[in-house]
Amino acid sequence: MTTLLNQQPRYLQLAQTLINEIQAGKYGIGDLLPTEYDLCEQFGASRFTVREAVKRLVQMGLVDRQAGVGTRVRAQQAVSGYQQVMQQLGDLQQYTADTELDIVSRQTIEIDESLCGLLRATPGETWLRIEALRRSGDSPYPICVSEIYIHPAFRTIENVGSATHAPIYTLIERQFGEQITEVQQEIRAVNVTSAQARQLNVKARSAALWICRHYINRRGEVVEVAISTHPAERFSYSEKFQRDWRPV
Amino acid sequence: MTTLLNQQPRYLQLAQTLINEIQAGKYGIGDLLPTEYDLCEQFGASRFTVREAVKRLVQMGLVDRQAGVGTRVRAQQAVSGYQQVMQQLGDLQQYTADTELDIVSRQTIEIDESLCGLLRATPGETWLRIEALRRSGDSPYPICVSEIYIHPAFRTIENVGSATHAPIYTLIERQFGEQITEVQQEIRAVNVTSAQARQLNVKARSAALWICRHYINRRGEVVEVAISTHPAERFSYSEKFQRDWRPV
DNA sequence: AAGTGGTCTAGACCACAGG
DNA sequence: CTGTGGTCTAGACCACTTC
Repeated sequence: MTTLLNQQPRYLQLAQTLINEIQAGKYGIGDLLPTEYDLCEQFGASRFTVREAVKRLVQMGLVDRQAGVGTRVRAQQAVSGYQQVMQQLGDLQQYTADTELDIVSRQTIEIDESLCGLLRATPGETWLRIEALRRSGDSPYPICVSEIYIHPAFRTIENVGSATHAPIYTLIERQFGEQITEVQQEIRAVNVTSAQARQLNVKARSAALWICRHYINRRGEVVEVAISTHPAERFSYSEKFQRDWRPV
Repeated sequence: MTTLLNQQPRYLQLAQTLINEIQAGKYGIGDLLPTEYDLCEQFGASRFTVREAVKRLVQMGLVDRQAGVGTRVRAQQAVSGYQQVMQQLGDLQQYTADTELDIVSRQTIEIDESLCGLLRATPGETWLRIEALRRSGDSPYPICVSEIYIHPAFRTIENVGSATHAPIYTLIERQFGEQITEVQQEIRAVNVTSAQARQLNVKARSAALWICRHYINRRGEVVEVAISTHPAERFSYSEKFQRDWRPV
């Protein structure tokens, strides 16, 4: 009893069958799945194979098991989908090591109503604003223009754009002992402004990738906001997601 | 050979032994661990027990394994505390539930050289190509135009664009028992083509967000490629990353 | 061709939960 | 007590990598 048809291992086929049946409602939430012995008979497989299959369902959070009781359905859909494979937060800057940050301007500004939405701040706070161009050794043209806002508590930050190539949020962590626990990122397509077009050496109103990152501490406060505008042909953003149940 | 002493299952004891030896430097990073057969002899255990033990090391990220090669040490310490997770809510299709897919065309096409790079296929393969517009109930204009390529093995896929609102890769998983284990995503800014401009009801050459996703199975093969082009003002892509504080 | 890990079988004994 | 899942053995064949 073997087959060329499906190249997937047997236990994954069984797992998929059970997943489908759970999603189809054949077993409702709280119900017991058939016992391992039953499944062995149903599928004509050994207990090892059946257990490997059910392990997948456990890892997906669809069922839980208890010795002496059985396998109980806990959810119809996998609780979590995909996980970003990132070793370091710094992978968000996909080029940090190879590039330099040219500071164009650095000044403190008082927040007005047009900015308080973006920074989630209240008007009147005095933040640090840094404008910069990111360059790579290879090309004469900047990769992007960046607009960085830093919370008043950290506006004395030093060594921004130094030779260290370190992302700014790591400087804040190191110089002030603040810990970034969350990063929110939004990506849009935009047309560059004429000022940006001059800085970047592209045509006015050409397409660009706009990336805005909010760096947030453990109390939920915005510590830094960085907006980067990348000319379309000079940058693309790549990421990789993997199913977060273990591949064994 | 039994014992009252250690109440832990045998495979956990073996795992702990191996962890200790790796941390003690008995096996350096990059080194191969003894083969399963060797470990069976060393510990006087069956292959099942040894494999259960090594699985723990894999899950901790201490080693990885490759058939035909062996088990290689990758780290001395479990990777924990500095890993970032993607919220499952920020799932890849950030809108699937609220929107519908209008199929514009569906046809099989033979891969030529211009496509084999994108699809990581060889010329001559016959893939399914679907062109579609994604619409929301709210707006008269489409959110994006999509170009979807599906591997020959799954080109008989059914119910694409049906009322289910299910992402296409989940249809492949359900209808063929194939499991997607990895998604690679690339985001660019582009100018829409004139054909796209007509479909989307925007001005020709206006800026758009270009998102290309490769859906990959466990053998590393490309199962589906989806390219979506979103007019700048109709869509932005958001993600959230958090530090992972999970004990090991 | 030899050796690796990946899959799978057909048994076995155990601790535990339930009637 | 019976039946459950948890652990474990001793085999086997396979796909793959390496020589």
